[in-house]
Amino acid sequence: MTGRRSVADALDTRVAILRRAADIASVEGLEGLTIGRLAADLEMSKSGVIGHFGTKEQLQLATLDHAADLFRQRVWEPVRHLRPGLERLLGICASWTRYAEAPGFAGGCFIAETSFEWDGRIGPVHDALVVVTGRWRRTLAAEIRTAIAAGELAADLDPDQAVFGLEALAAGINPARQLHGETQAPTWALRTMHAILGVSPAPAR
Amino acid sequence: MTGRRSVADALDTRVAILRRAADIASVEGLEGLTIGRLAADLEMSKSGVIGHFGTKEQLQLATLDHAADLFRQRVWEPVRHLRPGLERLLGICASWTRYAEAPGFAGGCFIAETSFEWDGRIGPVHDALVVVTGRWRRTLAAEIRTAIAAGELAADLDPDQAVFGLEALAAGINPARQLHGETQAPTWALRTMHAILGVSPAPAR
DNA sequence: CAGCATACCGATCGACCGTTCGCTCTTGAA
DNA sequence: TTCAAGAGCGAACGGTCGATCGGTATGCTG
Repeated sequence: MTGRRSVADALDTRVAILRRAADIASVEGLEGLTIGRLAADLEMSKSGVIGHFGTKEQLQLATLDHAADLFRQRVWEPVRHLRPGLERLLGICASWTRYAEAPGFAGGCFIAETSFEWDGRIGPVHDALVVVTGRWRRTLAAEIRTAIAAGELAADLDPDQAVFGLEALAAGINPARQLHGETQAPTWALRTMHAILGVSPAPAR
Repeated sequence: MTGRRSVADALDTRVAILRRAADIASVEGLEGLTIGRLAADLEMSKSGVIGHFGTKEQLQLATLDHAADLFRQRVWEPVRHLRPGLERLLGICASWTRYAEAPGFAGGCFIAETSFEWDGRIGPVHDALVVVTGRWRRTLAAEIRTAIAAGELAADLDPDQAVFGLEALAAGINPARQLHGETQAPTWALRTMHAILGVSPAPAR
């Protein structure tokens, strides 16, 4: 029997906890996430779990950061090398809707779920969520402005309005899929994203 | 001191409970809603509150129904008398975004919040949510099909895709307002709704 | 006036919550 | 070889959860 783990394994344990935490929280919510439930799923004791974070609130914050990293890896990293402007923007839309179709969490995109769960509350988790989603919004807006400056998008396109639309469509995939079984939702979202940006429904590149 | 209430007042009490429950749940979530917290807010005992419903789950279901009624009153009732088709559809978009701007709940639109909270779970509340939102989706789709049949909308417009887009945009107003303070979100949503439907950004009627 | 239905209260239950504590065991450096 | 650091366990804590109970006040009906 293994029994104890080495110090080097501790990092793996921490990641394993966060992965499972994000998985549970995508279904039960970040507040509905329970240390006891988490420990039982991981076949650990409650104190062994919370010992890595100290407090449930810090566990929540770490889980949010972990999920944000996964989002970045799945959505941003694949298109990072593309040319800034329309090309990379369309790449984002594609990888984003592809991610929303299979986010790797049991209950759909963690970020979207948490945004709706915590938008009306106050405290550190709310604030951290503002930082995470705000950074993504600025990335999108910058990409749109670059495309406009390059003449790839209409000059009268409002970047902030477009960002709002893209984010709403991506998030809307979650309830469409899990509430109504709309398997076409990612496709619909991608098409509507293109419509918002004013590009042809079947982009050449 | 009043002390006890009459039987006739009991209905008012029930409505008062549901109103406050929806208000709390729009912030804390329908699962985060607590009988003790609800009773304290209403200056009642826990048993006095739950006595009207029997079970927390039935309280949740009743709260959902109550919120659905409010949604219908605020969004559907004002445009009910309009001519079926594009005219009423545009009326829905207007009243819908207006409702999302000031939904009357502390934490934003109850239906949208609950949709994201319960889309990954199973059980009676999930099922009831499917019924409520499914009914609204069918109403929207029917209106769109009427408009298409009347030649008021493009024949190649996909009604289901359009419904998905409208719902996503309306729901997206919540986190945009409460997370990022985007007071223009309702306006952006309405404009994008018009774009999805392919009508002019500033509708005449 | 008698009798019943019921709205509501206060107390209480077992279960579970997050958190803390002392302890064992392993590892790696001195 | 010794020993500090830390991962993880098991037990316990005070608190709160949803639920249940008997009791009381009230209004309606006969």
